[in-house]
Amino acid sequence: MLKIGEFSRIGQVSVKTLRYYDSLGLLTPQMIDPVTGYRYYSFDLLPRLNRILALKELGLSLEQIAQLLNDDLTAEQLRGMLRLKQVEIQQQMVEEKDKQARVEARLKMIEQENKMPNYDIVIKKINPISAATVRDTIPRHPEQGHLWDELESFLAHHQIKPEGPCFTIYYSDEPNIDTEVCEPVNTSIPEDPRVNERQLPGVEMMATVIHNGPFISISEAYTAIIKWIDANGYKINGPEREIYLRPASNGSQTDPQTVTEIQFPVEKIE
Amino acid sequence: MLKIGEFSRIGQVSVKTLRYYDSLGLLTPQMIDPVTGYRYYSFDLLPRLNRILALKELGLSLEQIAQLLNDDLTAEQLRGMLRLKQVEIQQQMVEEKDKQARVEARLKMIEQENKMPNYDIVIKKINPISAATVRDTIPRHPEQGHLWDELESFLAHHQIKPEGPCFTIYYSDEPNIDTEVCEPVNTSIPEDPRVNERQLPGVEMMATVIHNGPFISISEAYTAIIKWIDANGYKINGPEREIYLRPASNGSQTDPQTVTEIQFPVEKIE
DNA sequence: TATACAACCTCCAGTTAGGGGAGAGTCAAG
DNA sequence: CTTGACTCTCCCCTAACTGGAGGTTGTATA
Repeated sequence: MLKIGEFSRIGQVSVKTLRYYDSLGLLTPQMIDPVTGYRYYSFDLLPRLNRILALKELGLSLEQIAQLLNDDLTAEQLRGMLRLKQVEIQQQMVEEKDKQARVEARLKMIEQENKMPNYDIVIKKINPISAATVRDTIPRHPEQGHLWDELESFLAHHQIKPEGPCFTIYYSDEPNIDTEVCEPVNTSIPEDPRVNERQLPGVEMMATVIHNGPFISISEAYTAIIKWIDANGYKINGPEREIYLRPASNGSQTDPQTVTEIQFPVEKIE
Repeated sequence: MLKIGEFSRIGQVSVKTLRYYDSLGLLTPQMIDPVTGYRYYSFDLLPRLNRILALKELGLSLEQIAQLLNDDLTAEQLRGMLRLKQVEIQQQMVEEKDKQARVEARLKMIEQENKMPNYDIVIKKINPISAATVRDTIPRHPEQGHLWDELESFLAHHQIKPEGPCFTIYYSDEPNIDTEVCEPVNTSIPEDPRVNERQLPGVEMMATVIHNGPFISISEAYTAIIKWIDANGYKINGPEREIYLRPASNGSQTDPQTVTEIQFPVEKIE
């Protein structure tokens, strides 16, 4: 019969750990002196301890190990548990790889500019949104004012208030930019030849960046996000959006208070 | 000025998270109403939030991020931090790979035997030990009794008590087994032509298994550990040890109470 | 046999990055 | 003026322990 200290030395675990395992019912001492409370372990418990340690090395939680050791499962259940664990490990490894790519990309950025980059790109999940929209082709990005005028006057006329920041979706590039200007709404709107009500699809992975400053300098943010998407092993797989979180006062291109979010739907390159 | 709920929707984080970041001083609201305690965020805080999220994606802790954002460090310190992080991620990836190998090996075992294997192998770090030893060549493993007799009578004669379980080290294989029998001691012992006092080296990675049962069946444990070492991508790189945790009563080969630990120093195959 | 000291006991607090919920106060629309 | 959504603080919970306080027990030495 071994005292907890001896057992811990042989088993190469801390005394604290043994007491903790006891409290979980994972490794109960052979006997506990009812008077002093001293725990006494037998050698027979060593294989059980080793099994616990070995299963822990597989990444199983103590709760899972307790199940496994106490309610002795069938070989089939055992296999299931381990296969599940395999999948988890796979996912972990993918995440680590992504993390590595992100760190490397940022290091490269810092080497180039010798400081923290100005823009931080974040991947988000975007939910579907109901919106009132006007879609048309325009020659250049700044020339979408008339689409907004159409949409706003329609909404004003029907006394509908937008439910969040407005935004633009660009389905194609210059010189014929297929453009859709959107105002989120949560009520249904009347039929109209120009104004559509539709459910904009959600996006699983949206790379986003915030541009905080006058609109004329927004190309810096575009450069940053596109470089990031490339450097981190993603590719664009859908139309981009521009969210006008705090629109410029009367459409000014130089209002320094403007806040815009740029969004690109992306997927991982394999 | 945005209330916490609006800011949380735009930034795609939970309200709880924002309050938590506030409590850490990581992201302080633009203004807090002194009467109601309501937090009000400005759009200017969005880039900071995104920076926090982006750095979190690199695997940095909130504490590190706070340092990084508050005591603006030099580009050099920044690089150092990220390089350190790279190393950490590398290690993580190695660990995940090992874990994967272990799970796979155990799955294979279970497929073969259709149940949990009988032996669990654990990798430990072994510290250097001072011991009194007798070393000689023997033809077969069981024929080490006379070495033990020499060692024990020497210790008994000088009234030295061993400080832990005794063990044997095997430096070579049959038919001429270079064998060293050891008793741990912590005092220095007299000179002797046959009995050496020496410091046995520590081992960084020791694969170990416990055999709980009569000595005659110990080969099962040997089979198990050697299979494991092979299946998990390790190789043996030193002399093996046999630790007699609970020796057989009067050296019996069939005493079922015997507990022995087998140890092989190993390294990872690259 | 007295005493020192190591080992043991229980209980409490802390670690990360928040999540869940209670109970109370506040805001905006109708 | 009311109602319902929103916000506040405060407390407890997570996993697998570690560290420490304060008190008891076991053993070895003087």
